[in-house]
Amino acid sequence: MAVTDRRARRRTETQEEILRISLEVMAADGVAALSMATVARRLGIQPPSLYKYFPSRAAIYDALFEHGQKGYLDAVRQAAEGMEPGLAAMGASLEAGARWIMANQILAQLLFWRPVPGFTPSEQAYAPALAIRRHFAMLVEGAVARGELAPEAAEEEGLALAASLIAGVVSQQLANQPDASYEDGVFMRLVPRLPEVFAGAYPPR
Amino acid sequence: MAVTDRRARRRTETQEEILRISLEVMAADGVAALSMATVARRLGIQPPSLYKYFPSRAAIYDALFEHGQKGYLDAVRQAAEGMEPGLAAMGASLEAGARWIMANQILAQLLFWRPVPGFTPSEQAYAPALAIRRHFAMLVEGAVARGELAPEAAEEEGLALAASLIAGVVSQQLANQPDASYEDGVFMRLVPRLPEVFAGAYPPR
DNA sequence: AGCTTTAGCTACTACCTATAGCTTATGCTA
DNA sequence: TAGCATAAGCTATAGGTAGTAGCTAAAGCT
Repeated sequence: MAVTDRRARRRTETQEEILRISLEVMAADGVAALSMATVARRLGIQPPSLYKYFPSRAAIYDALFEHGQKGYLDAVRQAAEGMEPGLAAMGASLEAGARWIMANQILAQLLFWRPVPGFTPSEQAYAPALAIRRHFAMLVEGAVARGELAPEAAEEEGLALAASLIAGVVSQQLANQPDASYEDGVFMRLVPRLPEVFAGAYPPR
Repeated sequence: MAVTDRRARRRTETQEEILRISLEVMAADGVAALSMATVARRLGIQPPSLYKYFPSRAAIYDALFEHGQKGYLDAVRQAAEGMEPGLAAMGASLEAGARWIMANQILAQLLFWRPVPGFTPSEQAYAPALAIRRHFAMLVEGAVARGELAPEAAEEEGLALAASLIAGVVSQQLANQPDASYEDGVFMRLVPRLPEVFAGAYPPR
């Protein structure tokens, strides 16, 4: 309603720039070491002025968390687009997700670990995580329907195993060889094998 | 040499108490939120006096890291003691390790993730991690020798998969349901299945 | 009893997050 | 075009952090 259309747009731009700078600072100093003062200096303003855009340090983490969840969700969805739900689509999603993680390690740490004391994501920021869960559940159900997996694979334990498989290689990669790319990460090489490992745990009858 | 035997003993006791209090503080406020001032207050001394016992905050993390690695190593070794190296011994070690992790979650976060910006374990503190790796490699080799696994399981990729399997369930458990015990952790229920999942990935010919 | 070493202290530096309250600039609206 | 609401910046300040410097007092070996 044109209350202050131009101003609102500039404000949004500034907020986005703050998030971009925050990622740089976290990449340099560690995820939990994000400093409002450093971000403000890089932006060219005084530290207290940053609070005009984000009410607290946790609010920046929350915005980044949501941003990350959406990016990861997009990556895994896009990879399975147009494919029949099944093991092949699951493999494509897993690989795309792993590639996204290696390209967005800082965000991935925020999503997969809990590195920041005192920060827990808001419900809104966490929402895409549920969609990610549903996405993989759908793919596993497809694989069951195609006879590629036993029906138990789509139950709670099976989905927990699927989530653990990818979380495992990602955790090992980020903790032990964080600077590698997807191509040369020792643990990333396991990603293409995960669908068959999962199928080995729930072979169809 | 009795240079100052009694004093040395008291000093060691104080250092141990500092580590104990540090674990309490980390449990309450988060692994990365360890505060020298808080530890000092709980010990009943002024913050600068803490530096007589540990030269820095990172030194406390390092001592805890080494302590944790040794505890975990002990747990997995003891579980396999007296058993023939093989899948069964691997299962026993994995379960004992998982139980230790759920009983020592703060230390586990320090070992399995990298939650503290600016802290990387010293070589000495990291040494038991190599022994843990060798322990599991030995068990996998035993399983290969007994014909329970294909020879490839004992190569780099196989060992990376084994490490990822346990890291995965642990990461998921600690991130999503940290307050559960070993018995009622949703992801911990997967631990007894891990040896067969691993065997499914490297079936003997 | 004397002397060395340790364990504590206070004072301080240089950071940090966050709040309060003021001033200036922006840009919509009458 | 003039006025005015609001946004965006500022400084000052409170209360916290890690770590250093330098002093004093206690402990305990010889």
